[in-house]
Amino acid sequence: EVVNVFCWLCLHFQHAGGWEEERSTDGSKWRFLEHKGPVFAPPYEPLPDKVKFYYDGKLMKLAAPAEEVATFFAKMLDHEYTTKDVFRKNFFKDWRKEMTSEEKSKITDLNKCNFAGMNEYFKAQSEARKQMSKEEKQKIKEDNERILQEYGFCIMDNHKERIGNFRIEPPGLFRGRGDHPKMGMLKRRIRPEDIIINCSKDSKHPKPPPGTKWKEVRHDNKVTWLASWTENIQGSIKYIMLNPSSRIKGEKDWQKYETARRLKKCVDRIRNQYREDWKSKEMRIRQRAVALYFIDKLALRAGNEKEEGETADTVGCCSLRVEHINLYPKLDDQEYVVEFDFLGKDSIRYYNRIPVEKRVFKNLQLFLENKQPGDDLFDRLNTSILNKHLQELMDGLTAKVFRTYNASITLQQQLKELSCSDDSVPAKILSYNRANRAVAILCNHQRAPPKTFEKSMQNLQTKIDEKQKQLSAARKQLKARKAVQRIEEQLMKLQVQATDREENKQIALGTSKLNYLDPRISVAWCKKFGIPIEKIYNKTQREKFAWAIDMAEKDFEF
DNA sequence: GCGAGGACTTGGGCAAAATTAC
DNA sequence: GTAATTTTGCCCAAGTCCTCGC
Repeated sequence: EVVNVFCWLCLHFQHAGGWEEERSTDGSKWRFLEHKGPVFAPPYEPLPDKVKFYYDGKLMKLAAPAEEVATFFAKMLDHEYTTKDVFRKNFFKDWRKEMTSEEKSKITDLNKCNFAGMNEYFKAQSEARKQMSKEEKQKIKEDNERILQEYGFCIMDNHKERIGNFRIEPPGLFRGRGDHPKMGMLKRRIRPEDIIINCSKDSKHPKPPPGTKWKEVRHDNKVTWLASWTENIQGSIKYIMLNPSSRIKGEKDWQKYETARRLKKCVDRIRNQYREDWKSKEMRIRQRAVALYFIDKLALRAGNEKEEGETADTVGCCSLRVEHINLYPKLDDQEYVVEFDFLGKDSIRYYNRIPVEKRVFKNLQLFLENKQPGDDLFDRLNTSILNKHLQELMDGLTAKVFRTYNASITLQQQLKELSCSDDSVPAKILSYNRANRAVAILCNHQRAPPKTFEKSMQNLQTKIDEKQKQLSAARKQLKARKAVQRIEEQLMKLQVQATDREENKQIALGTSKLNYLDPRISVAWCKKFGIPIEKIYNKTQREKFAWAIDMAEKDFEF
């Protein structure tokens, strides 16, 4: 498949800069598309009779539909959210819809339901899976591989491409992130009748499972998806699309970074412009200019409006409310400090105190006048207005381009600043990770500290102590210079590892690495400092960034 | 110009797989 | 060989931004 991956690359690279001409002008994404359709969730298997469910202390046998939904809840018993009111209320309401009229009349109070037997059964099942023999595990692995080979690939324009998510999401209880009003609702089972298939007319169309029909088979080459369905929680559409290693995703990714590089060329002009606009007579222009300043300086997301009560209450820049900022004319030894405290995407908290220019500060004070905590900070602005303005400043410019641009330029600057050609390979990689970390902090990519973090740090420290003892012993015994040096290197490597891990406790590097950092910067850095690319990108990442690995030389400049 | 719907990117968590330790 | 630990890939939710119909 490596060969295939590079075919389209070569095709384009031979005509460097010829991208625009080669892409079709009518907006079509492909000419030929053939695939086998999605893999459905396995049908529900009723529980054996030995698994008991009690209502109000009395044994009860549930019919399959209600039993299935009960098992979703029973499996989650150890999770905190089964104790949350909203979760329980939503679950119970949807569960009752699946009951027979007899079940419905009996089961009227979730608190009287005893799912413990079911819960134990599933725990035992998962334990049994772990205890399976090698042969049994091997068999499962082979079955999965067969399914992958059959359904996990498609043909798009002469190339066999990996599909990203060829399995339909199984039914279950919706969780959502943060304080979600719909947590606990039943995510229903998707059937072939719910699925729209997209493929080319002249391809072999996928067959629905025996006795079923697709909702529709269409041939729309203006879109990239192979199949879609509408989910029942938010009513939104879900798609089956290609893997990041595919041509269609790779080209788009490349294009994204090229747009960010175009921003680099005119960012000074744009910055001067919004600084001028802080002085505008028009309120809407001042708001737009201050918001853009935050997006640029703090890498905030655009912040679209959200339907109230449908999702968790989170905000981005344009949707910030009065309650999300505090202004301090003086704080410690700094002047004009803005304190941000709000929940962003995925209900991740954004907290930052940042000194701003006097003019920005005065503007913010103005925006806050006569407003309540729940009012919009930028009441004359939304993402559509902002993006229209940005489009006028540069072709293809939107709010998110600033995030991409600032992330990538920060990586490049940090790498320049931190890398030292005399360093050992582990030390160089520490520098790389630190540069990556600076970006993750900028983008507020946080993670919960791993549950075993403390223990894992201790283990590492133990190893370091042992290595230190080993080193002094070797020195005392006047071991050969080479042997001592080897131990020194091992010790250094462990120490670097410990530093890296400690600094990374609450930082998630993955998202920026995968979505914000132009991979050509990393490829160039590897070439320049003699680091094998495998040390920076694992196999999947190398597949995703094949275009960049092929393209970038050591002198690449973002 | 706008609102709803549609398409596509971005996001953290977690289970499975891989690797290392014992 | 097995257990512990780390890494990887999957899952699917939650954003951004565009299109379409009026």
